[in-house]
Order: sequence, then structure tokens, then C-alpha cells
Amino acid sequence: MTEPSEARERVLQAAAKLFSARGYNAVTVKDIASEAGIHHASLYHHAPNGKEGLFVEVTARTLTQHRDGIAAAVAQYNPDLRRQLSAIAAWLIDQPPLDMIRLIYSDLPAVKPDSAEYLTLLAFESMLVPVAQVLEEASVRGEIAHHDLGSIAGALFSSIESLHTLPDAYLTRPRQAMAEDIIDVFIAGMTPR
Amino acid sequence: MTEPSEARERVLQAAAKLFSARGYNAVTVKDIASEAGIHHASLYHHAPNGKEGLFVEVTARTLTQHRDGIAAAVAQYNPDLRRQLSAIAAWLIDQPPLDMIRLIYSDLPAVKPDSAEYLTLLAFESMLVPVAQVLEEASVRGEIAHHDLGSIAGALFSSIESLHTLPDAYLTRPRQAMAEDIIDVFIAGMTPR
DNA sequence: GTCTATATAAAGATAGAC
DNA sequence: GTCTATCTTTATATAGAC
Repeated sequence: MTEPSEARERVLQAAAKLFSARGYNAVTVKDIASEAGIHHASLYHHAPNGKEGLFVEVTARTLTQHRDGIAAAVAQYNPDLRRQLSAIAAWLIDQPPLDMIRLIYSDLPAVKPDSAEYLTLLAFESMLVPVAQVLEEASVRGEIAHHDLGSIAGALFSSIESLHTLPDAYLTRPRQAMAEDIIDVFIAGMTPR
Repeated sequence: MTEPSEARERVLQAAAKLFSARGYNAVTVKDIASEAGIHHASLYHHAPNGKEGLFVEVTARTLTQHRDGIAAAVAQYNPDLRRQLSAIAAWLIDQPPLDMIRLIYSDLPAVKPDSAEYLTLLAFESMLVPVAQVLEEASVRGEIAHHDLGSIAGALFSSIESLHTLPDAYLTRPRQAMAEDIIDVFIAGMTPR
């Protein structure tokens, strides 16, 4: 669609950063251009479809990166469930927050229905499905009891993701340490006794 | 500040509903007025501080209602931890989604710093602290092992809240049933063996 | 590829009649 | 308490020079 270039990449990264931090509606085209170090009119040279096209493109890219990051964590520590989940948590904590509720209820209603549907599907396939799969494999190995793994995967994912919420005042320990505690509880809770 | 009246209450409820569903930035004053069945200029009669004042007022009210709803659930089933958590979940599922990440990262940056600080504090005191307290009391009774109960409370809260995210296509069972499963895992995971 | 200038539309808000 | 009319500001987007 548009030529790759160093400047375009700066725009995409600025957009990804700001959209991810504040959501579609709280970010202006000027914010993005300013973050990328160019005039906001210049942005349309790199993003002919404007704000909406930019959002769809960088959100898809962010989701794909999450999918790949999670897949790498899963592959690296296979078949050690605890290490797999810790590595997924480390990845999620290292990335900007990915607020699925905001994405679905606030951001996506502002874009074309086709794009919204595409991103919704991509989000679930990138986040929930891989986590559920890791649990499923551990279940097949007999390490955890059979639960509704979709529900549990969602709970685990949002538990880790919510660590981003904590303002520093409430952050008594490193987020990764909190994540380990949460993972411990989940694993213990699913382990047959 | 402003006289209570049936019309003003309609405005507040419309604002609460829309802000809660889509967030501060995705809702316009016209949306709220339209939902309340009045012209948008009339809205300023009931809300002299405009959109921002309206948001702060209804968000505080929503948070306070959540605090009270959780407190009622806790009191009703004291000292039965599982029933307490189920009742909290039932309350949260029955209410519109309360997205803390969106509130803190997307909505609050748009309001005056004083208001933002006030709402941040109120949010944590209304949601996380009560849930942590229920866990703490169960811990004192010896029913669950000592964990970082702040982390676990946050995980539990966001796990339940994330059930709102699931589009109907992914909703194979009632949300309350999923919540029960999640609560089971949390309790089992914290129970000393 | 970036800028200045400008067009267009939408949003928040106020004044004043009824 | 509600409306019509209007004002001001901001946002998205385009045209065209350099």
C-alpha cells in the first residue's frame, strides 16, 4: 500500500505506542505526528487512510507481535507449564498494556465493521487461544485437572495484564514477582490432589 | 451544587451508562443528551460543569455503588469465602463493565489532576481493598494460606471483570458459571494442602 | 518527504427566548 | 426546564509549494 521507509516506521511506532497507551479516541493525529517528529500534515503521506487506517494497521501488528511473543515463550519452555506461563507473563509485562475491554468496547466501534471484526478475531486468536492451548497440553499430560480451560485462560491472561494497572503507589513488588504468585495460585488450583 | 430532579437524574443515568460502556473520550455530550431525551444545550442546565464535571460525578457514583454492592455481598455471606466471592462476582457481572485500565490510562488523563487522583483512590478503595479484605479474613481463619493478597485480589477482580469482554460467539456458558469455575481455581490454589 | 495554508466537520459550551 | 441560535476550539483531512 505505502512504501516502507524509516520515516514511515517512525510514524507506525509512534501510533502503536500512543494508541496502545491511551486508546483510539484519546489520541489525535497531531499527537502521533508530534511523537514521530513530523508535522501532522506529513503523516498523511505515510498513512493515506488517515487515523483509522493507521489504527487498524498498528493494532494488527501489535496483536501479531503478541501472538509471536507468546508462541516463542511457549516453544522455549515446552513442556514445562510453569516456566511457559512465567515467560508469557514476562512478555506481557514487558509490552505496553493490551486492554481487551477497551479495544472491543471503546476503540473498535470507531472503525469500519469489517476491520473491527478482523481485529476482534485476531485478538482472541493471538491471546486467548494460545494460552488455552498451553493449558490444554498440560491437561493432556495429566499435570492439571480438566477445567473449562477457555475461562481459565481468560482469567490468567487478564490477571497478568491487570498488573499494568497498578499505579506505582500500589506497586510494592516488581510486577514479575506478583505474576509468579498469581501463576502459582492458578497452577495449584488446577493441580489434582 | 445543582437541584436534584427527575430530569437531572435521567441525565446522570444516561451519562453513567454511556461513559461506562465506551469511556470518556468516545462519548459526546450530544450522545448523553440524546440518551436522556433532551437537547444537548439543555444538559448544561443540569450539569453546569459540562462533560468533565458530569464524568467525575457519575464515575464517583458508580464506584461508590460498586463499593456498596461488594460490601453487601461480603456481609451477607460472612464468613463463607466461596459464597462471598460468588456474590461479588454476581454483582460485578450484573453491572456494566468497569475497566480500570481504561479508566486510569484513557479516561482520567482527560480530567483535572485533582479529580483524577480522587477517582483513582476511590477506585482502588472500592474494588481492590474490599476483595483483599475478604481474602485476608479467610486467611486469618486459616482457610487459605498466606499469599500476597493484594496481587491475588487484583487478579481475581480482573478475572471476573474480563468476563464482560467475551463476545457472544465465545460465550459458551453463562458468565456466572464461568465465574464459579474461576473462583474454584483461586480458592483451591490458595488452600493449604 | 516535509512543510504552510486551508477546508470541513464536529465537539464543547453559552446566550437568550419561550 | 427546554429549546434555537451562535460562538470557539479542536480534529481530520486535502492542496500545493518547496
